[in-house]
Amino acid sequence: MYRTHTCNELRSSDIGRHVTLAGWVASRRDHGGVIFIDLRDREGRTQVVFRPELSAGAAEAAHALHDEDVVQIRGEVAERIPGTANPKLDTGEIEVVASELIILNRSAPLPFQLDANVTNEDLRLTYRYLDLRRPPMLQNLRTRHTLNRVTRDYLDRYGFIEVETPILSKSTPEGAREFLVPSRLYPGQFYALSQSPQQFKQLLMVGGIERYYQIAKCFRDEDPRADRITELTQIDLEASFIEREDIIRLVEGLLAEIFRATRGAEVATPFPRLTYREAMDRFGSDKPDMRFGVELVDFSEAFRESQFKVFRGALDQGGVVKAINAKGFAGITAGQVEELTNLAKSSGARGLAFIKVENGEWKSPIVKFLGEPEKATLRERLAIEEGDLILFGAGQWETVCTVLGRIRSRVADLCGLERDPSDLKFLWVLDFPLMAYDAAENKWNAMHHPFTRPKTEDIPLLERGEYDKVRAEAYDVVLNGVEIGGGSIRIHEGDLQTKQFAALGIPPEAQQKLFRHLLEAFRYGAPPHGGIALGIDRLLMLITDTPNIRDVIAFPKNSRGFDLLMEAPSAVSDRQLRELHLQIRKRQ
RNA sequence: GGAGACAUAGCUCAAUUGGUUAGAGCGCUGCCCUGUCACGGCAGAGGUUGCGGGUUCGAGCCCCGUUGUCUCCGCCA
Repeated sequence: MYRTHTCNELRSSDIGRHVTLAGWVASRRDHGGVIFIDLRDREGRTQVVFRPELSAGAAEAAHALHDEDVVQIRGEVAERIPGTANPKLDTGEIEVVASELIILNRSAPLPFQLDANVTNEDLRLTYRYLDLRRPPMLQNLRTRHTLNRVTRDYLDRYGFIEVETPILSKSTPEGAREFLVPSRLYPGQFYALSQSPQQFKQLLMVGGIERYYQIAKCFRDEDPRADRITELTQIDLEASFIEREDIIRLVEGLLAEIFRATRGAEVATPFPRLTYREAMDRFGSDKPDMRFGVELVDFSEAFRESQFKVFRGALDQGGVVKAINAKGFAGITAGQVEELTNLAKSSGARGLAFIKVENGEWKSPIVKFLGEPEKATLRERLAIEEGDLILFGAGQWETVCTVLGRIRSRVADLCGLERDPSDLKFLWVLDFPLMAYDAAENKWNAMHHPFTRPKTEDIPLLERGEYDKVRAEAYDVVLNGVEIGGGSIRIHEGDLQTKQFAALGIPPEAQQKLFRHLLEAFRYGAPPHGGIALGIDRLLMLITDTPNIRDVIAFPKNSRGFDLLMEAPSAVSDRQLRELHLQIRKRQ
C-alpha cells in the first residue's frame, strides 16, 4: 500500500497514528539538524519533520531531497510544538514525524517554479504536465469535471440519452472550415472532422431517440482567439416534440445547477430576453454585457435635416445616426481618443465623432454644425451633464450598432465601470435573422446554420425571396457579454429544407451530393425538433474567471493551433503519405 | 489575409539621452545552520540581449528585415 492517507486528511484527532503518505516534495526547509518538508498530493499539503536523533537514516536522506522528488514517508502523526501551528494549511495543526523515507523517483530541476507567476505561456504549454501540478490548474480541471458530472445528472433526470456520434464524418463546406483526414481505403477521398454533431443529432431525432445529448468534441479550422480554440467541447443536445420555450426552460435549469455546483451561486431564472434587433439597437451587440448600462440612442430623426454632412449623408443613404453617453469621461486623453477611433475604424466606421462636455461647454470639431434643436434633443435623450463624453456613429444600421457596441464595451473598461465576474447577467437573444448577406461572396449565408427553422410567420417572406426580413426560430444564451450557447428549432420537412438550401445558393444537385442523407431522412416521418449547444470551454472561463481559454483545457493547442507539448502537427514519413495516396507539393 | 504589442540569465523583471565589465529577486551548485513553513547565513556558477543586416567612435536601447508568441479585425453554418 503506497499510502494510508492523503496529504489533506490528517488532523489533531489523528495524533499518535502511524501513517504512510506519498507525494511530491513541495518545499524543503533544512536546518542542518531538523529538516521539514511539505509533502504535496492532489488533495493538499502535510508537513513532514525529520529528526536526526529519532531516525538518523531518514534525516540523512532528507538532506538530499529536492523540489518535486516523489517520496513515500512512514511516520507518526504528532501535535506541533505550541506556537508553530500553521493556520494557512488545513493540516497545519499536526505534522508527521518521519521514521522512514523512500524515494520513489527523483526530479530534475524544473524549467519553471510551480509557485511562481509564469508569463511565458509557451513554457507552460511545453511542460503542461508540470503546469498542471499548480493548484489553480488542478482546480480548473476539477471544476470542469463538476460541470460535466452535473450536466450528465441533470440531463439524465430529464430523460436525455447520451449518444456518441462520429468524429470522422463528411465534408459539408457550409460554415466553419473543416479539418480533413485523408482516407487510406478510398484513394483521393477525405473524411472531415466533425465541426458539430448537428446533422447526426437531427438524424437521431428521425431515429426516434427523442432526447439526445452529448459532451461533444468539435473541430474548427479557423483562427483562434483568446476565447476560441480549434478543438472545443460542447454540451450538445436535441429533443423532439418541443418548442423554443421548452429548450429555454431546460437550459436555464441546467445553467442554474452548474453555477450552484461549481460556484455556489444562485442563478435567477427565467433569464431576461431581447430580440436580436433590440440587442443590436440598444447595446450594439448580439451578446451584450448587461452588467452596465450605456445604451445606444438613435438620433436619425433628429439629424434628418442636419448641416453636418457626415450625418446627413448617412441618413440620405438610408443609414442611421446613433450615440452613446460615456458619463463622466470628458477627461479622456488624446491617446484614448485615438484608441477609440482606431477601434471604430477597424470595426467598419469611417471615423468617430465625439463631444466633450467640459466647463459647461461642448467641445468638438462637429459642434459648429449642430443646431439648437439638435443640441436640445441630444441633451435631453442622452441626459447630458457636465463631464460627459458623447460618441457618435453614422452609417449603415448594422455597422453603426457594431461600432458603438464595441466602443461601449471599451469605454466601460476605460472608465472602470464595474464588471464584477460574480455578477451573473444571463440573457436570451431571440429571433436572429435567418440569413446574412455576404457582399464578398455575393450570396446569402445562414446566420446560424442551414437547418435552422424560419419563424412560421416569416416563411412567406422566405418564399418571396425577401431574405433580409426572415427571422429564425433561433436563440443564443449570453452571460456577461459572452455567447455561451446557441440553438434553434430545426426544419423537419424536406420541402422547406430544400427551399432553404436553394435560398443559400445550394442548387439541387449539390443538395443531393452534400445533404442527401438528411433530405432522404426527412421523407420518413421526421418529428418536429430543436436543440442547442453550450460551449463548455467558454462557460468554464466565466465560472473560473480566467481570460484565457487554454487555462481550462488540460492540453490545449496554442493560438496558432500548435501543440507545443506533443509538437503537432508534424511531418510524416513518405511511407505514410504513400499509404494515404498523398503527395506534398513544394512550397513556392 | 490584415493590424498592434512583446522578445534581456532556468523563471520573473531592471538597465537614465546610445556610453565602463548587462544587474536584482527566485531557482541552481557548494558549505554552515535543530522548529521552519516565502526558513536563514556565506560563497559560486549561469548571458551570442530571439535571429540577420545597417547607422554610429560606441547599440540591449536607433533603423531595416526575419522568426516566434500573445491580442485584435476578417473568419468562426
